[in-house]
Amino acid sequence: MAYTVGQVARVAGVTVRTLHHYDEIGLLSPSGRTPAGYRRYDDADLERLQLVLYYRELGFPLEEIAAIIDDPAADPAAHLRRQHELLTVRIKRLQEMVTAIEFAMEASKLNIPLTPEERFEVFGDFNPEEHEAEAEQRWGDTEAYRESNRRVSRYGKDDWLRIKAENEDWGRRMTEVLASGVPADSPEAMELAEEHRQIISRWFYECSYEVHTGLADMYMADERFTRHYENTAPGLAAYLNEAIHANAISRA
Amino acid sequence: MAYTVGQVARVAGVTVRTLHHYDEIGLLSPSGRTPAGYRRYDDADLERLQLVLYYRELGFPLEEIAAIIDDPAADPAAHLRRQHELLTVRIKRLQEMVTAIEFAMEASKLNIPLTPEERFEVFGDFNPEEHEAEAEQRWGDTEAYRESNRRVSRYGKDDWLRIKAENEDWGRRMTEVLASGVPADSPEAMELAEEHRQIISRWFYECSYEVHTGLADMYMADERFTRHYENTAPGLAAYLNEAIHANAISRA
DNA sequence: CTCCCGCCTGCCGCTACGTGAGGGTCAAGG
DNA sequence: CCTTGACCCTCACGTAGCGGCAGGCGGGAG
Repeated sequence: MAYTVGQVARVAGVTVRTLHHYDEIGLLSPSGRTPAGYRRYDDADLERLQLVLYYRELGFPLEEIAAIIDDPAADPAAHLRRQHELLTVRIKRLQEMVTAIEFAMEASKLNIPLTPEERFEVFGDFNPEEHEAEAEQRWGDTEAYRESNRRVSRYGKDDWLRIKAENEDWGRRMTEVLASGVPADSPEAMELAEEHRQIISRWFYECSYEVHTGLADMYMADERFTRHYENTAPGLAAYLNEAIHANAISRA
Repeated sequence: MAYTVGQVARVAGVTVRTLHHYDEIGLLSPSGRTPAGYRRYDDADLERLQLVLYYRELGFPLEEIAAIIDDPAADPAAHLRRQHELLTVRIKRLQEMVTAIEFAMEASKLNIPLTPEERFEVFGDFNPEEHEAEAEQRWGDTEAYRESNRRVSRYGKDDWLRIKAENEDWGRRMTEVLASGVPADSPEAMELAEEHRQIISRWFYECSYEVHTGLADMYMADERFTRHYENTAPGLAAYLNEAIHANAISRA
């Protein structure tokens, strides 16, 4: 069976121009032409077109689609698995955006101004392995993170206000201690480091000393967090980092 | 607080060029410039950028985004609500695509070739609620499906050949039993039904008797599966369905 | 034979940036 | 004080994936 461009376009739900384009770039050339130069598509062409559109829908660039389809050493099941993976990744991403939006909605209800980091967390550097490593380091293990999300999702307005108040109070006292000039491994600083750990444990997830030091290192390594603390008080990031380490060692 | 282009770009996960572009087209112009002509973004600009990026992620053209954001009759909370809605809709759509792919995977396990129409289903216009109900009925429980995919993703060529062989062997014996004229609730038929359940459990996902009967009903309800079994032997679909039910009841 | 619809091949336009080129700026270090 | 390197600026052209139009041929129904 042979079809003209228009017929193919109609059944496939694309425009004639699109088919011309696919012919131009060699992605889908009709198997023949009539004497007058009309394109003639046969069933095999249609099948190929289906594959093309399928992958296109999944967001593959046309060039890549050609590579995938023309790869002789690829079974269809592998393709399907790939699609499935791709889609679930996308869904995960969107769901992350949803939680971010929900967070923003909650914050806007409370008139809590969001920091830039919070605002763009979901867009921010999405280098997969780096992100993964960062998350690894940040949460130590993903169970803690899930735990955190479980708890957080149940917090209401009052809870958030209390968390905010506690955190600000702690920040104020930490800044004072820093300004007072006592070393980071002094009892005062270490006590505040311990308090920091307990705030996290109380509100978010079980924060062991090990996880806590990991967190502290992350504060230093990640520019976004460093800036946050540096904006509060110059030198605070390093000071807090040292205090947390000192505290963890002394309690071990 | 003021930020330079580079800082904004980093935290938002976009390139400097993108911010330049948004400035050019007036979608997001920084609130000020330094004497040297450097762009200076403040917190309000960041907030706007956040909105822009969310709508962009949702696939809106930039021009439209500008119109949406600049709509005076929409407060920030309204934007968040709207984005939340749009996101959930998109997630639903993607999940439908996942279901379609899972269907394709299921079909390929049985060596059922997909018709063109079925392949177009993914992006074609299909009735959403009907589809939802179908998916519910089809897979019953999504955890089973995730489990299946986890396992399947690790299978190599040899595994697939074994699965295929086992499946064909089972099909042959099932056909023989059907041809022999014994009723569907006979021990022989029920034994083969049980074997079918165990093949699924072994290779794909834990298939309880309940899930198994659900699957059997799906084989009957879905014309594509019915056709597959009917092509193997007339009456096989209904026979298998009955045998599976009988087996489930007798083992309960 | 004519009419109109469908096909053809250019070719320019559009979006949302990428990617330099060519050149100022700013803070730190020698 | 001057250099260095990381930023910043403004053109300006390039790219993907088509949309859309012009100008011209083909083909089957009346």
